[in-house]
Amino acid sequence: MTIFDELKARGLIAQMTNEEEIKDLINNGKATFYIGFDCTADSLTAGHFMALTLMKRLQMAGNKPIALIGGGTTMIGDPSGRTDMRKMLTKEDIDHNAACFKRQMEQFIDFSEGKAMMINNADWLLNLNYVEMLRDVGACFSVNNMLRAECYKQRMEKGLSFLEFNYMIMQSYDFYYLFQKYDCNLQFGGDDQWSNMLGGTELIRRKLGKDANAMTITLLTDSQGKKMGKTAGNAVWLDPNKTSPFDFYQYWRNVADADVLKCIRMLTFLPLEQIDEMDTWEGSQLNTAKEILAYELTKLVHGEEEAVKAQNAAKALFSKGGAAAADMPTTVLTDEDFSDGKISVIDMLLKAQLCASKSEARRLIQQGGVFCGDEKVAAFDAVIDSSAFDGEGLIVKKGKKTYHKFIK
RNA sequence: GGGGGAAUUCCCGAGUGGCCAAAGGGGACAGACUGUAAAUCUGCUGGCAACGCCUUCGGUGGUUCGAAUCCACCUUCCCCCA
Repeated sequence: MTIFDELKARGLIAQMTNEEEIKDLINNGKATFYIGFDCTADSLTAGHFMALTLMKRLQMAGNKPIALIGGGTTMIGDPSGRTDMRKMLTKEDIDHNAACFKRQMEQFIDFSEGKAMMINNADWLLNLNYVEMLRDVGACFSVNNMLRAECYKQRMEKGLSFLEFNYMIMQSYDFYYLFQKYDCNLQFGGDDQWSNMLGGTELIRRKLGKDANAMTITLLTDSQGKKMGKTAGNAVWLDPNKTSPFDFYQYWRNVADADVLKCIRMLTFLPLEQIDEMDTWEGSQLNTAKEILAYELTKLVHGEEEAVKAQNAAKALFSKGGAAAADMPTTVLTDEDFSDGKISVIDMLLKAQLCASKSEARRLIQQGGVFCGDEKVAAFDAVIDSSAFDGEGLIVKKGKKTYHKFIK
């Protein structure tokens, strides 16, 4: 099976400029392709993860990836599909974020011996001369066309600043630059990037009279059409300090029935035959599929050891007992946390950041959502004796799925 | 540059002097039911030393016994004209 057919079978391909050319390039290892990552936070997220796996897949097929860090474009802020303007980040923040991205990507993509490259568009974008730029590149863009672009649609109702309007031009310039300097002939990106990417191929054709190609990846959405990779508005991070391997595992373990197979297909490296077999599974059998999904992804991101730990912890907790659960988020209590050798349950919840305020903690307890060990906490002002934390410590359950261990 | 309008709690959105910690909806969270799923029903959703107290309706001042509501100035955004 060719790499192109595999991508297609996994449901990863959304849109393409020229199918035949792209097929030829990637199937024969002739592609030097790039994917851009804007550094708006200090860690990559589950959303970026699919782009990373795509890079890896193509690299394994002999193509050369360029990971483009958006040190320059992040200064502008991509308005695609957004209803409001992004917060403007300082140069220092962006540099810091770019460094974090770099570390995470290196774990995933093989950058040795020129097999892949990582470059930062700050290197060329920040030094552009405004007037030269306008004459050189600006003349190639039709404002009329740009305004029609899908990615600006939402913003045409709410308002779009000139700063953000230029994002497409910057991204197009990147492709133009990489095409000339590194023979980069293909750009990949999320489906929301389609118009920005076309801007690049168009610019290359106008300036150089040559064809470059672009292809977008299907956005990972759940059965309700919402973007996946977020919990309660917070991203699922790849940085273990921001989202622990256990939580990362649990995120995927908890996807809806309707979404499991899609996720396995798009995100894991399991062979397609094996996935096709799972496709016939139904009902509670899908729980096994979810375990596989969660395990595979945790392994990819955090390594096999962490994946095993997360899986064992989850199994121990959810299949009764819970005593064997060694590995879960843990809070260490010190003498200062106790008064007269006791600590209130509310303070524990707060200390472990399971609740944002005492009121919230109190509500939670009153609604019967907190367990200490195997016992439901009956009164909101319950206190626990420090001796309860001796030995293995005390496991607190918040709601059905959040477990937290306290030790002394 | 001229004219008109808007800013409310996580989001949308009511409220136009005391009855407002602020309707309604969404989301989130918790409970029941389940398979760590979905759907459904219920509760809950500013904080705290909690039948009470404190802080919130873009910002700063002011009027008033009393302001989310009235006035002045400022900031940001939208619409129309140029």
